[in-house]
Formats: sequence, structure tokens, C-alpha cells
Amino acid sequence: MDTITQLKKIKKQLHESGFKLTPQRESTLLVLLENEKDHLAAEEIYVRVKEKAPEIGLATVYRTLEILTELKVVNKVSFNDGLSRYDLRKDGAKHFHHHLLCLECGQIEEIEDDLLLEVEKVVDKQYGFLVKDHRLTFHGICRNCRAEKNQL
Amino acid sequence: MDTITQLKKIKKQLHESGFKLTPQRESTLLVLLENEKDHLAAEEIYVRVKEKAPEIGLATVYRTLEILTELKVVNKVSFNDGLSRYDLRKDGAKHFHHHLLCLECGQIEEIEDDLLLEVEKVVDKQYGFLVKDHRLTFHGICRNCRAEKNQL
DNA sequence: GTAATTGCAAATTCTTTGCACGGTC
DNA sequence: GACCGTGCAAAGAATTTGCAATTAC
Repeated sequence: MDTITQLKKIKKQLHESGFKLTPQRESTLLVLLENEKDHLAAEEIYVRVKEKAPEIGLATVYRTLEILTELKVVNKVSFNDGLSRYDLRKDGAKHFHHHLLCLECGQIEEIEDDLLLEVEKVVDKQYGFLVKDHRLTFHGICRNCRAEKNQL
Repeated sequence: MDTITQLKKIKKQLHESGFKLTPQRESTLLVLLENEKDHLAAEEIYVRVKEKAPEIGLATVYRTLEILTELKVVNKVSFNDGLSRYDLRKDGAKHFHHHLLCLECGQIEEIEDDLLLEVEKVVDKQYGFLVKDHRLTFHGICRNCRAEKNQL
């Protein structure tokens, strides 16, 4: 799905939940859509939004992100660096994607495959816990860093 | 393993890394050991340590937690509430345990079984990513809340 | 028109840092 | 006596809030 279509869809969601469609919200959404893979923190989103809409305030960005989190358009995630990051939820994805955090280079890769279907069955059966969503991050060495290390 | 034995072992680890074993650090460790299941945030740990050692400062607690994180005695975790929490790593556990976060009552349950062995193989084979550790939290409804809901 | 939204600044909250003092080997 | 560790207070960073002005519908 292209950016425009996604944007329209999210706009509709906003409307349906009684939120207004302000230019500030649209700019913020655009930044999120254009940096889908980047796990931006609020401040970073703010800087990028400011390029499109210089008059926007940081507080508005925070407020927009809060709404989008509520609507499950984005997921708030943290990689233990003290910042909250906002990760666009793939439209139609049943489950939130997983992350691979490289301890060498810091890069974060996304995994779209849902690797947890079996595991979630176990959690349900064995722990009586009804799974609605998950957060899974692997810490380790990414393909590139691994290759570099082996060459030494 | 009992608390005293665990404490001794951690003391040894501290020593081996060139850290001293101060009463403040010992008190902090005791609080962590006594509240193993509780995912305390720094401030909460501080309050509990203060009961044992009233003269301690919050900064010392933070500094101790930093050291313990470095030594992998604890894991710093975040459940997206803006606080860093410190979770004692089970001694001898090859992998960090998983969490079940109930969206109804907020309770956090721990799962000791390592459910990710197969998944990690896939991550290695398919993404070339060498897994060293992981963070896995399920969001959903816990056994108790589920039972309550069904009774309505 | 009016209720929601905004920008700004101030306030809060969590965490880190600087520094003089105290304890230890 | 060198050095590590501490408490305190101040600084810093991230996020939230109050409020008057503005805007979307």
C-alpha cells in the first residue's frame, strides 16, 4: 500500500474516533510514514516535522503520538536507551513485528514474519494467558558485523 | 539457591570486576533479591533500601544499578510506562525470562521456560543474526482477569 | 459558533553529574 | 595517601501540563 492510501486510511481512523485532522497531525503522520523503518524518538520526529511545518511545537508532536498510540497506528517501543520510540504498525498486520538489535553497530532490523504463533499457543495453554500483542527484541550480532568479525 | 548464597556469588562477581562491596551496595542487592518478582523501578528500590540503610542517597542506588546491569546481575527492562525497571537475572539461566503483562490489572508475571529456542534458530538461519539475548513481553489478559470476565 | 487543538513556557519526572568528604587497603 | 565510593545538590533530559489564542468542522 502506498503512502497516500495509508495516510487516507489513518485520517479516516482519526475522524471515526472524533479527532480533527489538523495540518500538524498530517505532517507528523507523513514523517512517520516516510521513516517507517527508523524507530524515531519524539524529538527526532519533531525535527523532521519542523522541516515541513516550521511552526509546530514539540508538545503537539507528543500529543499526536499519544493519540496515534491510542489508535494503535503506532506502537511505543523502548530499547532501554531511555527514549520512547514510535514504530508504525504495518497496516493489516495481525501482530507487531519483531526487532533485531545489533550490539555492535546499534542498528535495528525488523522481522515481519510472525515467529511467535506456536509460542503464544503455549502461553495460552500453559499459563492461561490470553495474548493480545507482544514485544520481542533480540539482542545480538547482525549479519554485517558478524561477517566483519570473521574476517579479522 | 537461597538468598545468602546468591548474595555471596554476586559479591564475588563484584570483587572480580574490581568493585568494592559497600554496605550500600549490599543493601541494594538484598532489596533486589527479596523482591525478585517485582520489577521495581529505581525510586521504588531506593525507598526499600532506605528502610535498611536510611542514609543512602538515590544517586548511589542508580550507580549501583548501573554496575549490576553492566555485570549482567540485573536486566534493565521497560514496559513503556516511562520507567526503567531492574529485573534480577536468575542465576545460571541461559536466557532472560519472559514477561506476561496483563492489560486489565497491570500485573506482570514471569515465565521461566525458554520458549524461544526454535525461534532463535530461525533468526540465525534466516536473518544471519547471532542471538545473544532477548526481551519478550506478551500483552494480554491474565488468568485471573480472564476468569473474572467470563463470570460477568 | 464552539469545542478541539495549538504553541509556548513552565512544571514535572526520571536520571546523571560535580564535588567535597569519608572509608579502605 | 591514593583511590574508590558516597551523599547532596544542581544539572540535564524527556515528557507533560496550563493557558490564552487559534482553527477545524
